Amino acid sequence: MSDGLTRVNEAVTVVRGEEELFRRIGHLLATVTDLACAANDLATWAADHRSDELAAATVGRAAGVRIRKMYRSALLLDSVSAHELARRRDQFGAEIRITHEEINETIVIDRRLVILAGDVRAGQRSYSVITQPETVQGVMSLFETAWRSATDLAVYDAQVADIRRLAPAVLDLLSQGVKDEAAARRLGLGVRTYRRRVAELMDALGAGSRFQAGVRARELGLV
Amino acid sequence: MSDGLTRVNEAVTVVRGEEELFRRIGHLLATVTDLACAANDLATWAADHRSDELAAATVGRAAGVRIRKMYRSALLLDSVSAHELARRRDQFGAEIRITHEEINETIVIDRRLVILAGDVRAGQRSYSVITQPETVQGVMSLFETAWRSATDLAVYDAQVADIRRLAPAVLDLLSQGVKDEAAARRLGLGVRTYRRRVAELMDALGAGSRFQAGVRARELGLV
DNA sequence: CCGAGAATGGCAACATCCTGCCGAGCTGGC
DNA sequence: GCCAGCTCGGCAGGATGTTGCCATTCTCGG
Repeated sequence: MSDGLTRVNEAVTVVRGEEELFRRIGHLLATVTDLACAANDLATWAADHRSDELAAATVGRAAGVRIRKMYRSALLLDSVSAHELARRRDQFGAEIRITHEEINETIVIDRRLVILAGDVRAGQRSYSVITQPETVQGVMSLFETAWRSATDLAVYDAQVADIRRLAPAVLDLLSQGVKDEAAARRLGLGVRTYRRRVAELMDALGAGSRFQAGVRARELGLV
Repeated sequence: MSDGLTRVNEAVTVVRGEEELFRRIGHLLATVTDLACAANDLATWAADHRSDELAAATVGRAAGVRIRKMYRSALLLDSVSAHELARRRDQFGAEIRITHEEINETIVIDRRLVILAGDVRAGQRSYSVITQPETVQGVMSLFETAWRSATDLAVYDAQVADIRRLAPAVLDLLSQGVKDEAAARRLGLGVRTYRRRVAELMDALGAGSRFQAGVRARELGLV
């Protein structure tokens, strides 16, 4: 260190396939107290699924176990997936948040070990397992940033997903600042109907004014 | 790899102090074509400053050099820093975005090399230099997520920073869905004056409706 | 103290938005 | 066909928001 430099050997291990990954780090899941996880779909961390039994065991363990999972909003368009998410939340006490951005599959275990999913080659996905403290801290920080900008599942619930499916055009026009008259004309609707849509939207957003609705809509990534 | 495992040696190098870091990776800055950088203040990447001459050289190089820098919004409250940011943008053609979240100091060079800032010990900050491809890709993805949720400096300009300093109360009340009458009363203002504030705010946000203003305010992290 | 300029707030006219009411039209079951 | 249940959309009237106008008040330099 006298040259201001430290070489770190074997700080990164690349693992091929979930089977192997699970063999390597599966035992850690039994004692984890802080699990941060990001995924684009429910299938990615199959190892995580298999560890449901382990996770279930955590329910009986002392409180203070924190499980955070972050998924893409697209996942909620599938009602089966949405239901599964809610199940995990209720059963394991996991905090689940929804983000609108694509996000690299990532797991951070107890702020000490990072797993980053890589490309799929020869049918097997590769995983980088990182233990080097500074690197883990850095990745954790980036995860925290994404986490803070994501929305809690309880807020971003099926109702909101519905809104997005039903009224994207209304949201667009509102966010463009278009007046009701013009917006209705552009949608081929009566002004009354358009305003009904807006009222439904505001109701669903729990907003008492259009300004507030705008804030919430943006919060939820609807616009 | 027959055991599904690859050990990667010296994939992470920990460097102590900016001097040393700059000696190690400084030469890369001369030929970089894709620089992604996140920082909480202007002082963190002093090496980056010293490389201004190098960066200036990139101006003369073939186009296609992409420089992205991401800073915290708090930085803009200081007008000197805000001016410096604008200078960098104009001089180097850097894309500059503002985020409201704290963010770990990070540099990604040409999507091949990652530097994560660590803790300061004995007066020197430590840096993790990572070259392992899967890890770099993972960090890059997290950076991209944060980048997408950040706001361009051109939008988040001094005017908006002013608004935040001048009208936080108005923003609060608006975002709570409070009616003008009640809001004015609560602020001890006349309704006319309160509405003047709202109008100024909407004007500064370039919004044509309160809904749009709500969206923009949220976008800019003002509420 | 004086005066210029900015900030305030009441008033009014107007624009926009919100919503109850009701009739028109559409759809599916019988 | 006929009815029930639904959405659609015009209308009206009230609620809320927007803006110009102007008198009053405040602020600050002279």
